[in-house]
Amino acid sequence: MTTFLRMSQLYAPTLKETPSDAELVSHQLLLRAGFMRKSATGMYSYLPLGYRVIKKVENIVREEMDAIGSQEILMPILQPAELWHESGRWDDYGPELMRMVDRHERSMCLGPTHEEIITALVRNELRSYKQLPCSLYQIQDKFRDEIRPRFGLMRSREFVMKDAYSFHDSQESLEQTYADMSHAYERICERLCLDYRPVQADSGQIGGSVTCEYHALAPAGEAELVSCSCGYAANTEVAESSPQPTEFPETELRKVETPNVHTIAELAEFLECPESSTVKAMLGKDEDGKPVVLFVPGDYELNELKAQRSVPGYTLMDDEEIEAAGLPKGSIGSVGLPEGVRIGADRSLQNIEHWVVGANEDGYHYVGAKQGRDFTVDFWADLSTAQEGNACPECGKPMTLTRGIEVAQVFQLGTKYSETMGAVYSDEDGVDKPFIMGCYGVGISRSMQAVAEQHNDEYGLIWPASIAPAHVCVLPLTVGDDEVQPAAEKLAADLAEIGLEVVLDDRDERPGVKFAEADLIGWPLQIIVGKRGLANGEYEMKNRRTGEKFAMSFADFDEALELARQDRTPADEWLRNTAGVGGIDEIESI
RNA sequence: CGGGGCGUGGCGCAGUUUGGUAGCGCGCUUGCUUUGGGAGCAAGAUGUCGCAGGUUCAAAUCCUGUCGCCCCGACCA
Repeated sequence: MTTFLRMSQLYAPTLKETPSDAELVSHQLLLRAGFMRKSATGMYSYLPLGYRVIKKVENIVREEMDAIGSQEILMPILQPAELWHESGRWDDYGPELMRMVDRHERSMCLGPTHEEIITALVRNELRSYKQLPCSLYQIQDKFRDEIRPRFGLMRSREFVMKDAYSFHDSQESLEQTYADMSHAYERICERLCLDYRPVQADSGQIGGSVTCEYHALAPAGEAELVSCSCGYAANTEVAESSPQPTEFPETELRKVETPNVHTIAELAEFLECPESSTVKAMLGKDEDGKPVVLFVPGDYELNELKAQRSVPGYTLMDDEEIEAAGLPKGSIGSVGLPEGVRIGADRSLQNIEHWVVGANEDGYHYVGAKQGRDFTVDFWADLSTAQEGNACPECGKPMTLTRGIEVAQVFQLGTKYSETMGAVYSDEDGVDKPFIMGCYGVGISRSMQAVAEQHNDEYGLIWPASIAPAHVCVLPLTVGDDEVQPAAEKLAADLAEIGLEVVLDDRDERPGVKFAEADLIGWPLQIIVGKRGLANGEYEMKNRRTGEKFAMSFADFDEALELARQDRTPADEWLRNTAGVGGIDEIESI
């Protein structure tokens, strides 16, 4: 029997006041509206409303995975260290891996991702090229011991994730599945009504070469992106930068006394030149601990990921190490560096002949330092972090800087795990070959908050119908009234019968409380049943997103119900046709 | 890991400087009134002041330790 929820029974403790420890609107609203509660740092309990949304997001992801032939499985969260030793990640993954020891002193970890487990799972039983390609996925909790969990579900230590893995006997086959997954992810983002971008990115700890992140655009996002109107978008971790350093007007090497000048801003002010005329030096060390100084234009930042690509194992030195190397922090430059210090520089610096740099002596800088005459650069590379206005590498137009919430990522892994873990299949000639693999993740819980971050207003959350905790909330304004209450109960039952998810606010609360909470929770459609409307023979509908209200006569309403019964119209279509409450279309029309 | 801050009824906070009977708002319970945008009046319940030591006639308040939580930083070169 179809039925509906009753607010009087629903465990949805709402807060009038904004929780002081939540920063993001989405975090504040999910707490205030009673969708979730924090159980400990980076760990959340989903309450009925939040869990309903989570399950809806999961189901959208399931449908899209199933549609491209990926099969759902469920692997253990708890994983033995041996498998991680096999892949080498027990040592490589670092402190983010939640490790533990069982009563037999065996090392274990809580899975942050499942490449090891799944590779071990298939390696003995996926044996022939005839069984390929094969794609498997699961939805479950993941664990990552984040340095600093924050922003609610955005960066938590335990979170819900969908992770899929595919196995192939050729790069072409991998590329096919990778493309299928990418399209599936686009559909998922669209069904979640996210304003999103596929973004070029770094593959991080997962490994592999080709990868793409899906970001929900939001100023509160932790990732910085550059994007272009032509569709190109990249994480600034990897985005090609195009600084335009400017010449300082002096061509002869001259040592300038610069008392108390340590930052680029101070230097530019002291010399009365733009920051782009100065050159910033960053002292680091390579994998052998040997010093390397990298130079970028003064108005740009060194990009550590790019630095690591040019100098394997590159890490910046801390203050003590810089001191130990005998160089003055804040006055490091390219002229007169000690023997054995390698020099790398951002390519853009080839465009200026004379540099303004530190003199490697506290309180002094050089102007007019000429490459070749006064110093030699060992290698040139793209080392700086892209900024607003940099040229798009695809079309050359200036790009804009935006921020994004990474909700998903796809990777072409290649044979990284299959080789180290000995996962092979037999090809047509009976020769054993390692699987070519791909992996694909969607942050389910993070996506819920990303939607909340993009869809809210001063009154509260505004859920798209596709993942709302319920489609409709029926608000009888006077509970106990012998006309209003039965009318509302019947209305709720009728709507539930045609397949809508309905909530009846049957609490004996004042109208103001009901309105405020309905808005806060963000049901897509509210139907208000009050004496005033009943006397006129109509219900009052309110679209949460547009705020639009309109009256619907009993006759029209019954007709719409009857049509829905006959046509078996899906709930979302009914919502759109009858109440004008839509998903993507509506959002795009705003 | 470094810096800053916070732990007081279910929630949000004051009280701590200067030690002296633990308070306010919201919520909760009961009653009456009210009923189209977070009601009014009245009565009521709820605290080992994070925990453990110490100083003191006396500790939420001072001291030491400890646990938990939040924010910022971890790119001055």
